[in-house]
Amino acid sequence: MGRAPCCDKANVKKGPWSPEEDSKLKDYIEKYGTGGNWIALPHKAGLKRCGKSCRLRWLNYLRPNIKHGEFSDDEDRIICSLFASIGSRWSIIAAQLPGRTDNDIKNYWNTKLKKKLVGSMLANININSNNPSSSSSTKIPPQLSQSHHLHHSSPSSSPSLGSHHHHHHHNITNYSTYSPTSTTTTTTHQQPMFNIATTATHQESSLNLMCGNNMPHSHSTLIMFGPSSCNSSDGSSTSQIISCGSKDNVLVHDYDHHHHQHHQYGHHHVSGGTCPNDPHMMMESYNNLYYSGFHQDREHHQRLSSASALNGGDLMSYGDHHDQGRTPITTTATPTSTSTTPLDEYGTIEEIKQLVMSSNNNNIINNVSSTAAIANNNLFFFDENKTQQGKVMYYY
DNA sequence: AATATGAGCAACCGCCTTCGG
DNA sequence: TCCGAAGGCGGTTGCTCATAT
Repeated sequence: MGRAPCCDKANVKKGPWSPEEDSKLKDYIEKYGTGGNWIALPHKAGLKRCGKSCRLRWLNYLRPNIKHGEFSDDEDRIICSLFASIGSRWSIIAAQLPGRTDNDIKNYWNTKLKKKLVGSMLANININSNNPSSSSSTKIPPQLSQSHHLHHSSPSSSPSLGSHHHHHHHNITNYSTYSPTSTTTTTTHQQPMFNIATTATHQESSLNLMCGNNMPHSHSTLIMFGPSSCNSSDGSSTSQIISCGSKDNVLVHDYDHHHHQHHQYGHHHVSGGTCPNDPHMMMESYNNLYYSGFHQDREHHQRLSSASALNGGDLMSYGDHHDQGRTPITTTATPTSTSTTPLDEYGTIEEIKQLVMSSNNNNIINNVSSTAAIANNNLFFFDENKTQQGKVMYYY
């Protein structure tokens, strides 16, 4: 036996709202308010609509001061930064953008912003691959050039790379046609310190993509594939990082938890010393350390951070830190970075974190399976518990 | 010109949380 | 404390218009 419907489905109108309906609803609410009861409202207002439908219509379109139209660059940045911090909590994100609704932001993200970022990212990959100072072996790894990898993801996976829209069939290479100058972030006033595209996390047949370029100490690109989180103690998942870029930042890494081995993928810059159990060895090889590892403890991360700091490098850490309920790990491994946490300039990042932490549902930061990433003192959290989706974002 | 495909977005669905009796 | 109703939210669907073939 299913849940009782919230209204008499047979006698309610569905589909687009007519101007007459809009005006009835608007007039009624302006006169009497909602009365705190949306279910009863349509009847009182003379509408043959479900209460939920009325609520949505009012909140998204009819209430005063709703802003429609183009999103500004500032709004883009806020959305991206918040998405990086808290994931797809559209209502919380919308609360930071006066006049914008969660639905609006969600649609904007899914249809435009996500692609814009990926396009920017891949354009940068192309630039790097055409840059003689970069590795000649830089290339789009096979995972990226095969669209079916995208579609094998779970249909419920939202922030994956291609649109998951049911009848869309994007190939990731489509995005490489974006011009970097058509994006909002990369060139003009401040060098982006770290670009990371969104990443989807699934336990199986997943695609993760992270991309960093224009690192502070070099010009490299980092791409990461594979299940980003091994949250099973049997370690059946593996992680992969495939990096393309200059020597200093290249790391190709695939950790096989079954055999406790690190497999390296065809990039000639990668030679020994990539085992995360030996961070000093890594840092001897790589000025900037990008690290993916699982089942690592806090001490391990601190050692990594120290090693990175000693070498003047940057630490990017990604993985299940396996340290339940602890405070986030921070790093000081960014002596040359002057960037701030993206939202600092708005003075809201701490507020957002507080907001998220204080909510009873899905405490991201202290969640047992939370995953953190650190880049130049920017700390990213991924809420894997709720949707099986990791969220990694860049924004400068 | 006709058809197929893509893009954008309003609206719906259903799950989860909150609230009040 | 329990339970059901209502609200809130994120994910998904389906319609419309634009663009490509």
